[in-house]
Amino acid sequence: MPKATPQTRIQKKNTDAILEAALEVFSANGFRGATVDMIANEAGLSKPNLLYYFASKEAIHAAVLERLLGTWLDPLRALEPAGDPLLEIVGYMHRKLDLARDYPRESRLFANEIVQGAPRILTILQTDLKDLVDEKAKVIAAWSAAGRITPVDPYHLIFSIWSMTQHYADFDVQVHAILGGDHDPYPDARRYLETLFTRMLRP
Amino acid sequence: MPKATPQTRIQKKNTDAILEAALEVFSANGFRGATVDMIANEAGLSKPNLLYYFASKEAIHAAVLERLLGTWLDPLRALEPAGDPLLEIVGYMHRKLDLARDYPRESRLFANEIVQGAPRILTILQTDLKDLVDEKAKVIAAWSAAGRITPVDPYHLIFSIWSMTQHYADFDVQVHAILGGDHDPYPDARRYLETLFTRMLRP
DNA sequence: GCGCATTTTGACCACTTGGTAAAACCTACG
DNA sequence: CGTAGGTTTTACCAAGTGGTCAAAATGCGC
Repeated sequence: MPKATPQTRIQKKNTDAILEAALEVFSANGFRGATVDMIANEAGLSKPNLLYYFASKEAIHAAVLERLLGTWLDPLRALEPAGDPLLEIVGYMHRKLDLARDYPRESRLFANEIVQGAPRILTILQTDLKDLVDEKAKVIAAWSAAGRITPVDPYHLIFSIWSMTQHYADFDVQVHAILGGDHDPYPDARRYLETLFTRMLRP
Repeated sequence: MPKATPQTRIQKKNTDAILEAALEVFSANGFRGATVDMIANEAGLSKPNLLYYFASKEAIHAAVLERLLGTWLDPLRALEPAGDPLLEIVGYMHRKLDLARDYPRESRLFANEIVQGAPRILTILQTDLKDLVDEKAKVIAAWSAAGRITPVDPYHLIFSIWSMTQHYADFDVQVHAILGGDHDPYPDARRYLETLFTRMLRP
């Protein structure tokens, strides 16, 4: 396997192609449903060539997840205690909905992983994610207690933002099966969710 | 393969055991992640013996899905046009939340299938499910138009009920990673969702 | 307990899959 | 050039997988 830090042009190009291909294949098929051959093919490499860059299928998966985790948590990090409560929460919902629209594969990758018990990222959920959520839940609880929004359970508020926004990425085929294939659900979803959170939270 | 209709005692016992085992294994691993051996083992049979009752892995999967579909759609079917709008919608949410709590494996089975593009049930989504949703969306739209609830997009209202309730089954490990493993989230979830829908929909 | 249909098993097969070894091939740089 | 380091390919396992088959074992009505 090539050295980690000093990347040649070719290494950079190929690892990028592999990670992009792996995202495509893992998100569409899950970890077990994906094969190294599929990923290699999608990346335009032979299987042994791919395994020259990553030691194993597990290693590719781990690399893809690691690269994504930051992006995935950023919208929640940006929730500002100093801001206007309702605008902050609705803004967070908007950012998550945009993420679902613009990065559906990333959303499905996490969905696949978590639905099957998160065997490879459970630790991260219990540490990094939990810490972040605990911190922001305190902020929301303070807004509740101060009467600036309706009193609500902050954890379940966050769960509801996650579930409703990610639904449009993860269950995309079902949404399109019901609305019709050519219909873009996001504008309507945005309006609906704005109404929902505004009416629920306005004190 | 044994005859379809005239089931002997042994056939009944074994097919039941297989379907139960298949639900367990498919919901935890997805279609491709599950192996016929796993299912046979879980059912207490040998692999060839299992394949004496079902022609193939696909056939087992199809049988499990078919058996579940009815149960899964019943809560929406029970939405009564003649009832009180808010009570009907909150009632539907309750039934879905109970389903998530009492039948998490069934929920995860569908989640696995749909996240990966629903290759085996797309047709059903586009026909049976769509027809049912269209019908109930009309009911909700009529309530909206009559001013009996806040004007909302009925389709996205239904999506939000699905996503928030199923979240507690499908993303169970994540919920527990954040709330702590021994915490039962359902009572709080119920209260939160009641507040949410009541405040959003009350005219 | 007999005879027949049902059920179960053990051995097996073809194919896929993750991964390896070593040789062949580039390619930057002196 | 030429050669050293990086890259790619060819050929190949060993394990796992879905599925088959004929023979053995079991149930069951009489």
